Amino acid sequence: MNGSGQRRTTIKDVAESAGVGVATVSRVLSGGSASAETRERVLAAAARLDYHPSALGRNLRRRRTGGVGLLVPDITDNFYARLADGVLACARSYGEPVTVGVTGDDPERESELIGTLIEQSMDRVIAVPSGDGDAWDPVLRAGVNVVFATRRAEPDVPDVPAVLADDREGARTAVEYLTGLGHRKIAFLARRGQSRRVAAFTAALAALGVPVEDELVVHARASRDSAYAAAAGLLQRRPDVTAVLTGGNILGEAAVLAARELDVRVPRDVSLIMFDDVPWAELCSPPLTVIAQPAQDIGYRAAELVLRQGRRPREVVLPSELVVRASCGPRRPRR
Amino acid sequence: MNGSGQRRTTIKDVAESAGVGVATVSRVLSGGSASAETRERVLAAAARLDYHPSALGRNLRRRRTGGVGLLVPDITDNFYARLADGVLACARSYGEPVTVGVTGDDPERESELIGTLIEQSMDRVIAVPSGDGDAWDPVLRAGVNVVFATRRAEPDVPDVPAVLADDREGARTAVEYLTGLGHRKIAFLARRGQSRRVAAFTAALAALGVPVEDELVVHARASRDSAYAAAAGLLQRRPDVTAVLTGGNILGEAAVLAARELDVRVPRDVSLIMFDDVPWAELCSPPLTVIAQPAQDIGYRAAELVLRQGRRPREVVLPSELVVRASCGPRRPRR
DNA sequence: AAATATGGTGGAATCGTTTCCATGAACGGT
DNA sequence: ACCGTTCATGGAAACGATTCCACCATATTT
Repeated sequence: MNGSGQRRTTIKDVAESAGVGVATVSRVLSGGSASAETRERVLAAAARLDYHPSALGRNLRRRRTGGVGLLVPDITDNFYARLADGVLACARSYGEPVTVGVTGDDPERESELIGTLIEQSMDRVIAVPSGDGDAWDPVLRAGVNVVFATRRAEPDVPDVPAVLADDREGARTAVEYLTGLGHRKIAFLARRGQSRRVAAFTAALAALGVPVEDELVVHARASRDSAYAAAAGLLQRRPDVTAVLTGGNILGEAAVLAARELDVRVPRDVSLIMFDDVPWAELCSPPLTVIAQPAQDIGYRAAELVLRQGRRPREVVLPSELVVRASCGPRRPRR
Repeated sequence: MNGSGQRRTTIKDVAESAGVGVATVSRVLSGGSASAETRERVLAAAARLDYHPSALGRNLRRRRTGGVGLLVPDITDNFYARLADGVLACARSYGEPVTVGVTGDDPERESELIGTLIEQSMDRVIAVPSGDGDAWDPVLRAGVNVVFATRRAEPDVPDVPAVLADDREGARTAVEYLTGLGHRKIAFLARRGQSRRVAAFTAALAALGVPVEDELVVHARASRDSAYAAAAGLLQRRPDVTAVLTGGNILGEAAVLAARELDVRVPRDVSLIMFDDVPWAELCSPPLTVIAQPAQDIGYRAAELVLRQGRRPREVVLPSELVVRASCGPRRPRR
C-alpha cells in the first residue's frame, strides 16, 4: 500500500514500453516527424500506460509557463466578470489555463500581482491597467506579451496593444439623445481613471454647443460606498442637473439608490443613462437606458491577440450601442 | 541590443556573485539555516542582481505547481463571482496564484478542465462540482487536495471536504415566512443539481403540515433562457400558485422577467423569494426578499481549507439569512 | 558503383530549482 | 589530548520534458 506514492508515469516509461527513445516519444506526441509504425507503437504505449505529459517539465525546458494571466479590478463587477468570461472562452479553445488576479484598481496590488506573474514566468498577460504605465516596464522587459483591455495605462505604454470599446461614439450618442430631450445640465459620474470617457463626454457636449461645466463631472473611487457618496453628493449639491450619465454599472447602481433615497424620481426629475448594460438594468425600476459595452467580446478579442502569434494591431475598437429603455424623459426643471 | 535575449538571472548567478554554493543560496532564500554573515552576503547579492526565483524550477523539483485551481459553473453569475472573489482574497494572503476554469455546469467540460489541472500538476483545487463524483476519482488518486464549495458532488465523494451554506435553515425560514403570510401553494424553481435545496424545501413544507406537490418543483438548466422558460411555464401552467421560491439569482431574475411579461404582479399576485442576495435585488421593483448566501465567505473558507495544511473538517456549514424586502405579501387567490 | 542527399532515430544536454549527502571546522565533554 | 556532536557548507543528483546533434540506413544523383 503506497497510497499516493505511485510515481507518475513519465515520458521515459512510455519510451521504454514502446521500445524507442524518449526523443522519439516527445516528437510523436508533439507532432514531429516519425514513421507510421513508430508513431503507432508510441501512441499505443502512451494509451496503455495512461500517460499524461507534465506541464512542469515542458515549462521549465521552454522557460515559460503556458497559459495566460488576467488582471481585473473587481471580478464581482458584472462588466469585468463578462470580460473574464470572454477571455476564458477563448483560452479554453486553445486549451490554455487562465490565472486570474484582482487588483482592486490599486496600483500597489497590481504591482504585487505582476510580480507573481513574472515569478511564474507567465509570458502572456491581459490586464485592465489600474496604475500608471511604468509598473509594466519590468514585465515588458522580461519579454511578456501584454494586452490591455477596456482601457490603456496612463501614461500610456505605446508597445502594448489594447482592446477597447468605442467610448467616444457611446458618449456621443448618449449626449445627443439627452440634448435631444432638451437637457442642458448633464452631469457625468465617473470612476477615477475613466479619463477617456470623460474626455469623450465633454467633447460630445462641446460639439453640440452645450457649455461644459467642470463641476458637473464628479469622480469616485472604485468602491460601492464611494460611488454612492459621489452620486448622493451630486444630486444634493446640484438640483439644477436634469440628466446624469454614469461611467459604469457600479456608479449606475449607486445613482439609482441615491436618487431613490433622496426622493429624486427617474426619469421625471432626472434622466439617467449608464455605461454598460447589465442583466439587472432591465429589472430596475425604471428599466435603465444604457450604453451597452461588449465586455465579453473585449475579453475574447484580447485573448485572441495574446494567444495567436503573428503581428498584432496596436488597437482594436469595438462598437458600443445605446439601448433605450425607460430612464430618460424630457427635461423638466427640478424646482 | 539583444532585446529580450538577456538571460534571466538564476540562483547560480547569485551563488557566484556571493561567493557561495547554490545550495546555500537556496537555503538562505527559503529560510533554512545559515550563518549570519553568509545570509547577509547572499541577500545582498540577490538584491544587487535583482534576482527573482523562478517558480518553474521549483515546481518541477517539488513535482507540483503552487497555486490553486478554481472551477465554477459561470463566472458571470454574481454568486460565483463573489465566491471566486473570496477564494482570490484568501489566496492573495498566501501569495498563491489562482487558476480559474468555467464549467458551464457541464460534466464534460468539467472533466476537460480537470484534465488541464492534472496536466499542470495543480495539487489544490476548489470546485463547485457539476458532474457526478466519479469524475474526481483520477484527481483524488493523483493526490490532489480537493475542496467542494456550495454543493457536494452526487453521488458524493466522501473524502472531499465541502464548504456549504445552510440551505436547510434558509429554506425553512423562507417557507415559514411564506406560510405565515397564508400561502399554501408554494412552488420551487430549481436549477438541476440543487437537490439539497429541493430536499430542504420539501422537508420544510412537510414539517409545517403543508401538502407537497411534486409538480410544484420545477427544474431548469443553468442558462438564462432555460430559467426563463421554466419560470414562464410554471406561472402559466399553475395559476393557483401564490408564492415562488427560486433556487438562485439567475432563476430569480427569470421569475421577475416572466412575471412582468405575463402581467403577474409581485407581490400582489405571487410572492417571490430568491436564494442568494445580489446587488440588484434591492434595485428591483419591487425590491426582492431573499435568502442571503455568504458567497464570499464560502470561497474564503474553502481556500483556507485547501491552503492551510493540517487536518480538515469534513464539512463547514455557513449560515444563510432571510432578508425581507418587498416581494412578499399576504396570500390572495390569483383568480 | 561511388558520392551525396534524406529522414528517422536515440543519447545527452539543458532548463532552475531543491535536497541529499559528504566534508570539514569548531566545540564541548570526558 | 582525543573523540563524538553539531553545524555551516558546497557538489551533485534529482524533477520531466524538449531539442540539438550525431548516427545510420535508405534513396537519389553523378
